[in-house]
Amino acid sequence: MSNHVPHIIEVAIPLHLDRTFHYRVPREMEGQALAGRRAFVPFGRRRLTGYILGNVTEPPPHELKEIFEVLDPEPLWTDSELEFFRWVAYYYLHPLGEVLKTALPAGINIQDRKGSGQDDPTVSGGKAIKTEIVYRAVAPCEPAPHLGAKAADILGVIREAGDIPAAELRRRFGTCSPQLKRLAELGLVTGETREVYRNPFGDDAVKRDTPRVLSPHQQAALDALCAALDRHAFAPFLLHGVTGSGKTEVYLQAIDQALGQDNNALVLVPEISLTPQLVQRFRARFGHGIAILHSGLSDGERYDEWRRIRRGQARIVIGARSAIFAPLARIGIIIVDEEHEASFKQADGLRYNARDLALVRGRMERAVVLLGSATPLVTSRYAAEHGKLALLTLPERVEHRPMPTVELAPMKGVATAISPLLVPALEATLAAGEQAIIFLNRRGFATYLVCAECGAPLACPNCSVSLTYHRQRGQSVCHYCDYAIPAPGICPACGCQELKELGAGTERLEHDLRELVPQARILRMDSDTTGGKGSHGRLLARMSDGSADILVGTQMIAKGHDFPGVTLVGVVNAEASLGMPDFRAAERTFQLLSQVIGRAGRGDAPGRVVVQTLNSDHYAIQNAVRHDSDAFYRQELEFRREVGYPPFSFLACLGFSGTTERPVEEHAETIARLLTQLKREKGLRVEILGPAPAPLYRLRGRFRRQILLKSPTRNDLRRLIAAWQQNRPAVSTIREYVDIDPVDMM
DNA sequence: AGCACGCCGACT
DNA sequence: GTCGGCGTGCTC
Repeated sequence: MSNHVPHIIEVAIPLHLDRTFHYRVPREMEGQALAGRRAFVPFGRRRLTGYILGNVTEPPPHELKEIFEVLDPEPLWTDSELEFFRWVAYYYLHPLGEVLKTALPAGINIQDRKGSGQDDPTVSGGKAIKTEIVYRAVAPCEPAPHLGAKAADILGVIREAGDIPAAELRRRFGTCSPQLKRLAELGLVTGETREVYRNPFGDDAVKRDTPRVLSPHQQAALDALCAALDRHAFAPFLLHGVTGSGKTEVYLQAIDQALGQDNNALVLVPEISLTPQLVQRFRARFGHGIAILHSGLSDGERYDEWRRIRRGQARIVIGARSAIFAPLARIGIIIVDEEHEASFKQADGLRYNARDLALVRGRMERAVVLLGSATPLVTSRYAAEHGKLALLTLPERVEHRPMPTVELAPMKGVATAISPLLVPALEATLAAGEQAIIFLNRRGFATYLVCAECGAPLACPNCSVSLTYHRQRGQSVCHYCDYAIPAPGICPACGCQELKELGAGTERLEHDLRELVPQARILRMDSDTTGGKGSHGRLLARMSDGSADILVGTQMIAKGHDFPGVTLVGVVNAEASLGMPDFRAAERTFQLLSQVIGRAGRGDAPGRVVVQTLNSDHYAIQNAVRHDSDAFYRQELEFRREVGYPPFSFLACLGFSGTTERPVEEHAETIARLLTQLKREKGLRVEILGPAPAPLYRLRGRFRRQILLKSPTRNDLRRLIAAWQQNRPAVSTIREYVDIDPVDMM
């Protein structure tokens, strides 16, 4: 017997450990324990699912454990996908195992076995893959002996259909398993089990549409994209098109070109469950072969879509940020719609930005990357000016529809939530049989309740915020941790029974509007009224079919919907987002206002917008009102230059939290000193700001501090953080996180 | 992240 | 004398 060389594999573990681990492979699993599959492994005293990265030729100098089982028959990722995942792990300073776990669909882990409770690793979940039985006729069409009438009918149907699922036969014939059993025994039909994909579309058919004639600007943009597609090299573009300028049509025709080259297309949208109209347009143009990935899918549905993509059965993938990890091969074009949207940034765990990763994956895949927006990021426009992105512009609305007229309604000294300027405008709109949207990015009835006696606001005991009063629910609610108490409540400070309501939310607006315009049919849409699955669509449908006159809502009504009947838009408290703890507060305010303003007059009637604000002089509001994104860009860029924020620097935010305040504070101070020391030793150009209490200095019962790092180069920033992580003192009572390129620092 | 081990206070 | 608090250290 020759010396048997033990088979050793490298495994990434989905834990906050930046190392990988090695295992021996039992002989009987040698053929299966290959790169790209998951393995069930012993880990400490636990058993968990790891990801096999590959073989190891040099055996490590310590004892190795054996894996229990290989969980997948086929690889879950390709070499080029792994290269992308490694890049993500490196850039965001996050363990590869965690990146893989984030990148793979949650449904795949239904058969995970974790913890020490389950000792039998051979028990398979079997829940993730759905199957059906399909019947098929096998014998030639000759007269069959001794069949009952029902069996004969069933046979006829099967022969006619070729193959047919059992569920379909059951729908047409009722109970039919005795007949099917007999037909199978006679050798006339066979039943086989086949995997089915749950269909998140439902079965509704879609009207086909055809490419539309492009405006000269659209055509020029498309020509540039097609030329880049022909080159089959990485080519990043910024498509800056005003609201209603027909960006989607450009996307569709560029995708068509990519498909014609036998390549596939990846489309990222901010939150697809909020943009059914966009998905419908894709389906109408391309029919089947579209996979959808978004947060509204169940784990099983998500896994099914993922498998369809992996097997090459979808040529277009449309999805929210996690779709950047879709297992799509031969990507010809990646489109990021509404590229300025903050929701492309994941706010916890692996804090990746799908908009940025689109450029990274596009470079690796030699694809065209198209970032589209009516209000591009300041950093994107800057990149375009400096030749990093090729700029395409659509400066006009389609069919030469004019931009809406916008008036400012200053609210200084105005006591009501709705400006007296807005009421006659609403009445005129209703009288003309048209519709209105009232936008306020704040839900609830009153922002907070204040004690009439001692002036203390009603605050959350777990978070450093005031409670929002919800009148319909009869509760005061914390919007950060869902703490709720019955309202109105008494003052916790002095016991006084009288609490004053301050600051209006959408619920209050709806209430006031019912009094101000009693003839109107009013609809409110915010996360309080769109709880159930499908309620979102039902509310929108009532607006589309004209059975509502006024839609009141938060930012969820600002995006992605075309309401041709809407001619009036009211914006309440336009300056609200200026006060956010975010260096992009002005940019976000400008973007949000521009989006809302763009909702008016997308049909034939011209639009009118009334913007209520206490801060009508601010450049974000002024320029949004004037539809002047160039002026906004110049002023905002000047501001960023003065304070040294992106694009003039790169940022990272280090966060620390714990249940008692003092240790968190001390820990953050220690880390800041350590960082300062490391920075000197290595001569890195990084500015270390803080530690400071986080804007939400208490959240869900945890005290929070943060350190902001600023640097002229990405590399110095990540070298400093990596150096810290290498000599990181282990303190398990305090949680730490690293946020590279933070977009908000709450 | 778990889940150990380990070394100090209040209990039968 | 032990039960158990949570500090800190390891997991192929």
